[in-house]
Amino acid sequence: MQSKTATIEDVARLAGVSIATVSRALHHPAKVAEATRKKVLAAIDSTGFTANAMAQSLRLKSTRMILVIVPDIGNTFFASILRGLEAVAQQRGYGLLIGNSENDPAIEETYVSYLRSGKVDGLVLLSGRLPWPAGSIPANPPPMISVCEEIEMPGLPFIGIDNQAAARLATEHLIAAGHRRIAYVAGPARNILTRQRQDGYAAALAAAGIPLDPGLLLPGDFSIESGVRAAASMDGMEEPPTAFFCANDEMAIGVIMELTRRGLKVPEDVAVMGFDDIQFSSCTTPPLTTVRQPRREIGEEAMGVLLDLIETGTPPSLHRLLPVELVVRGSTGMPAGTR
Amino acid sequence: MQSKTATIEDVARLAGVSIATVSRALHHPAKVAEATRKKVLAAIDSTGFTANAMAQSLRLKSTRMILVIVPDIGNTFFASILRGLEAVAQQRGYGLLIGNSENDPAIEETYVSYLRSGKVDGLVLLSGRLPWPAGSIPANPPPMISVCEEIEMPGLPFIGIDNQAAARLATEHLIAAGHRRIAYVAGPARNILTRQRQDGYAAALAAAGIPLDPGLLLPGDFSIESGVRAAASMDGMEEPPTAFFCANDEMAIGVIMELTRRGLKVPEDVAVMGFDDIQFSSCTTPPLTTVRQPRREIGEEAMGVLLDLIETGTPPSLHRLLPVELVVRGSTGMPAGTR
DNA sequence: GCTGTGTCTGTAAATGTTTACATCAACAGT
DNA sequence: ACTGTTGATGTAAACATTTACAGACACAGC
Repeated sequence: MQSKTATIEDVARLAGVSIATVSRALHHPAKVAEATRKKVLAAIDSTGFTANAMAQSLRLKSTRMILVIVPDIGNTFFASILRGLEAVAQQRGYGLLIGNSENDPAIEETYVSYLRSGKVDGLVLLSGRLPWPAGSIPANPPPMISVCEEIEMPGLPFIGIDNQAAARLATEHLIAAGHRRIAYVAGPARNILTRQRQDGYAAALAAAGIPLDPGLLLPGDFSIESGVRAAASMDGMEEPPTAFFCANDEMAIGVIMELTRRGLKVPEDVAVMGFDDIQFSSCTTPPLTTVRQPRREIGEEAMGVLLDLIETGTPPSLHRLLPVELVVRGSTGMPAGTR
Repeated sequence: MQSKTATIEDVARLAGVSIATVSRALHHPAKVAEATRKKVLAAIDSTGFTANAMAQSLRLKSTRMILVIVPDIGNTFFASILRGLEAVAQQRGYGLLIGNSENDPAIEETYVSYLRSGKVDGLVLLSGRLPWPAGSIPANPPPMISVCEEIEMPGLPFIGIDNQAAARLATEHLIAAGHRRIAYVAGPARNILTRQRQDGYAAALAAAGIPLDPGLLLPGDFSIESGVRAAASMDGMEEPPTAFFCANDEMAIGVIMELTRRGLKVPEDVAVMGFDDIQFSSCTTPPLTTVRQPRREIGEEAMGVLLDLIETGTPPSLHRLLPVELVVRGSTGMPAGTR
């Protein structure tokens, strides 16, 4: 219609009322007479008015925007969580701002300015790190929540799974299938997930009376390539593992690739177990046995808690663990005959 | 320090100057005396002041935020594009708001309110659709750009690849390997990408004097499952294809899975070619031959053009095609013996 | 000494909302 | 007829910033 976007004043003029009445007609319909409300609505319609979000935010001190810091947007693991986060945010009238940090703490720190300048009302941390330079957490931290990777900070809510129990479940599945030489392919050393999962692995071994061989703790970094390297490290071993439990699916895929390349059969010769159940785990040959995290639910739950925290000031729960599920596919089975 | 965040007024008071001087000290340093600037900076430091972004946006009528509408955030194809978009945006002082639409036009339309209410300065369309109800494009459209999937609209800039030429390249590779019965696994019927790629496929066949057999045009929807179905449809054929050219990698992965399940060897019995070169294409057995799009560059280029458009009012270029690359891996080879 | 010039700073308007408070009319109860 | 109540609307302040404009001052040139 017009080239400049209409303001509330244009609507008021056209409807023959004050701007206060227009605002009320929109936000407190009960407070304005039916007839005037109709006039206002008609005027809004014919001007194509949409309230200026900046002016609203300034006045109301709320932007209805949430910032999500995600360490790697290319990782399909985060996609479902983002979907869950977004679904609830959208439903409750909030928008999602996704900040990709490429796992770089420096980039994460730049996102803090979004909070300080009031561009967002809250923060979802998928990165396992606070986006502040080491130790300098602000005196009055903004509403935030850590997801999947728990962050040690008093009062900071967390939603995720019980990684230790889940890893124990996975390892027990391998033990039940008869494996006793089970390698653990770890993630980055400082990562809390990989430590918790290793604890679960160790606990399962201990419960089964299998001594933990440190030589079977293989380094990794969650990448496919590191899975390839882990499998390749069988070379030097005098007593190689009959099964690999990998701290995530990508590494398990790398392990399968390398085992296959070496002519070993999965699962007949060597079994492989992943963690996360990303989309492609069902597409490997053989399809990957893994532990499924309820990612969408984690996202939904997390956003729910964060928005409650923002709107009411107190989080409904501080620490919530969602149940996992063992997904048995083709990559695990009986161990190779006695060797 | 204090529980309320500091405003420019606090800084001014502490520095003993007017708020105008504080603002100038930050934005036009040359206009304020060195000594006062130091005082202001010191006051900013001790108050921990950060300018309120909403007030700035309201005053300046610019939010330095860009909205990206992405049809499926779980699709790794978009991840690299997003990285490219974000890199340039960040570098030029803009933030990225990622709107996941799950391919739903209704959801896309909801994002329009972000533009109308002035929450963002521009729009990147990865969805191949305008986010307005059919036909009702606004009189003065906001700054936007379409990426990968070209949208028919006068004056709307586009960055992507030459899908027809790329598909022709891929098909020619199969023809050069000796194949003459080449199936095309299509994407959703209305999708422009799949039509353009089919045109390239047809052109390659025509150039080689191979008649196009409509029975070899197999339906699909870009999903892994539809690739599985396409491969399964060999059943009814009296003269099955010796090669599959798939309109994207996911479907190619599905085709490989199903062929393998049927005991057919790839590429000895049947060759498979994908399109896009997503991360997992190199992890299939055998690894997938495909066409690589320069996704990161596409993203960078697109954001550059959009920001130029926003800042200067005219796009530097309206239609730009970036070069593709044929990535030959293990899934293509000689056709099966004469049948 | 006056004028002009240049540098620095302050005043105040403008940005588009929401809402507390004031006003006003109508009307019921006495 | 006066008072009190209710309901609808307008007035104006507040939100935090940027910047056009004006004012003040110092200083050079005549």
